[in-house]
Amino acid sequence: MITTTLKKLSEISGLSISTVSRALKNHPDISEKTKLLVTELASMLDYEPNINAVHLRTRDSRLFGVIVPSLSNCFYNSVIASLEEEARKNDYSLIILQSVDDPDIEAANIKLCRQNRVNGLFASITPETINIEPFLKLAEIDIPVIFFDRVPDRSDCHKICVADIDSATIAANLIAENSKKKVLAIFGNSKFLITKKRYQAFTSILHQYNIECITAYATDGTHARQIANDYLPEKPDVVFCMTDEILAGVMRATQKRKLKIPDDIAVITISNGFLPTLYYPQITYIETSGEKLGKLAFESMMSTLSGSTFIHDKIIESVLVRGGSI
Amino acid sequence: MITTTLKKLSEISGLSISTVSRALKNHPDISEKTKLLVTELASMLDYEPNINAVHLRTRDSRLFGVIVPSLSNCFYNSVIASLEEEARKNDYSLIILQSVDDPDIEAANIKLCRQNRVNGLFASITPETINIEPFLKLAEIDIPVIFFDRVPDRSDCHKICVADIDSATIAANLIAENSKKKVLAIFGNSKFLITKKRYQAFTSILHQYNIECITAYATDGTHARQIANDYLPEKPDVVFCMTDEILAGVMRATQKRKLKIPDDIAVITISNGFLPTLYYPQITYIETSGEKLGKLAFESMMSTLSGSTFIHDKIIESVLVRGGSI
DNA sequence: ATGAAAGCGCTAACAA
DNA sequence: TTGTTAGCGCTTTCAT
Repeated sequence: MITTTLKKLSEISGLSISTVSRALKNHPDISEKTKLLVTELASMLDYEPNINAVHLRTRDSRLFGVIVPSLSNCFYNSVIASLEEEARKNDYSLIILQSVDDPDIEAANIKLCRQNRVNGLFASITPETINIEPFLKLAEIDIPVIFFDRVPDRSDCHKICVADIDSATIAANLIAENSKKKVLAIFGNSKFLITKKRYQAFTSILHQYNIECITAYATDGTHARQIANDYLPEKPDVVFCMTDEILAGVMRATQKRKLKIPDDIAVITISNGFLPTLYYPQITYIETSGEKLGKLAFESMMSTLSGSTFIHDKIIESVLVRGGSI
Repeated sequence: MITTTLKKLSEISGLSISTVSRALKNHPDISEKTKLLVTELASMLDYEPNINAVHLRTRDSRLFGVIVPSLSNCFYNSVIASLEEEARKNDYSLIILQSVDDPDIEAANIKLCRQNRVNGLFASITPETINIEPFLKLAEIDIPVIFFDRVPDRSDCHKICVADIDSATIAANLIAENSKKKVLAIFGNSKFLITKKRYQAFTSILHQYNIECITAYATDGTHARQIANDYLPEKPDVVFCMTDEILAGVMRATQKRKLKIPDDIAVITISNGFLPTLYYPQITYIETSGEKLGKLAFESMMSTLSGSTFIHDKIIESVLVRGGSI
């Protein structure tokens, strides 16, 4: 490959490499005439600086790592889309990696981030991640790690999460306000801290109001459908879904039974907002915005990079978005 | 930042930099004793090679660029997920960029890929991309470009697409087989070649069968819903949706009117398979698999990189997935 | 206003 | 088996 380099531009123009370099960066020392000459030559030859050389020399990669459990997940994609946008605006690039819920791949991804000398890492951990040492070691060499969504259960690291207790509380209160008598509540992976917290908050409020509640944990959408099929005959008057996946399963079950929403059964879910609008009536949901999370995570990263030693532990506020399902 | 480098390892061990380098790469010339010493020292100090230096020196980035219109799009995400997996297996990294349908951002992204000296580029262009010169220039300096999904309308470049004519043909024939009499067909962005081809194939088949057909182009899901609302009163007995977005809009309209599927109205769509399974009955669809597209695109890239001068112009075969909506 | 030279961290040809 | 050296492409200090 015959790439254009500063050396080549220097040879052709007869100027020294450093002059060419300066001219291209619009350095005040260089005469307008030279600048014009060099920039024209450069654009003629499609010169682009070799970013590896620049980074090696400047010891700065202007690169952030992003590790997510999966790239085929609407929520993480909304986070990534928002991170990408912020990064672009700030002249950073992103190296995006998926761990596919495998701690070994996660470890390899961390390694890659180290090798790339990323300026920082955004990470959502796998359910099986027991050892977060590799992450902490990054922090030791001044590579800040901002955990998001699935975060380790310890206080000495930056964490940006969607509201756990709050969103469950809003849902439970809405159910009470609407005088529902019997709830079917389906939660997600019971390993996650967020699930435990939501379960706890949700059930305790219903308990206060003396509302009957059937609870279950679903591993995925299909499982959620099974659960719905099993319990719908017991005629709950509202079903609470902790995730989009669960909502999808539940909706299939209610549609199959031709249950009218909200008359036969009400539905309320926690979601980033995509699925709920697919149905008629739209499903009432508590919004967990990936976009907001991304923006906030990026802000935390920038603030940490600019010297702040503050430990960020932020929660994306829950917003109730009313549809017609309750 | 006090990063561990070969130099540092060399100073500590008393060995030369090259010996350390070789020991770390398990070079046959180096004695087992030295290797052990060096690898232990390296792991103690968490040595990771500076990838910028490696790439600069080896003149190889082991990096592919990926440019998609949007990262908040299920189809592209499935393509990316599959590209990422293939890349990881082959020790490549991905630099993923979104153009948000803006040709200027697209141009900036191409520039970034050049600067990163990517080994190749996977790209899906914006509807407004009129000048694909910047892409072709990459090809000139031996950076292969594999276009996918939204590809330029010319024959001298690699293209991997989902089936255009085929998928529309399958849909039209299925409609005829089911003795439908009046079709509402909603297509996507009329600027895209794929839309034109599908429109052409679809309508001409219906014409052969003498089936009445109302056609429309939708810009997005909301627009599709409006169109459905406008035309459902004319009582079509089947609606064909060209994309997931359109399906979503149409389904909201049919649910609002409490139309029973497939009795009151049949539905058939082209989709990557996520949305159709959300409904009951599941929507019959013609599959356009992002995973398959990603794998095929990656294969084409590897074959091109290994010297093949063959122009890849591949189509992901259409598969009819029967739900209960027709 | 321009040039020479050093060095970022690494690999590899050549020397010992 | 190990060390020396040159150089990848760039930035930047120091000299001219």
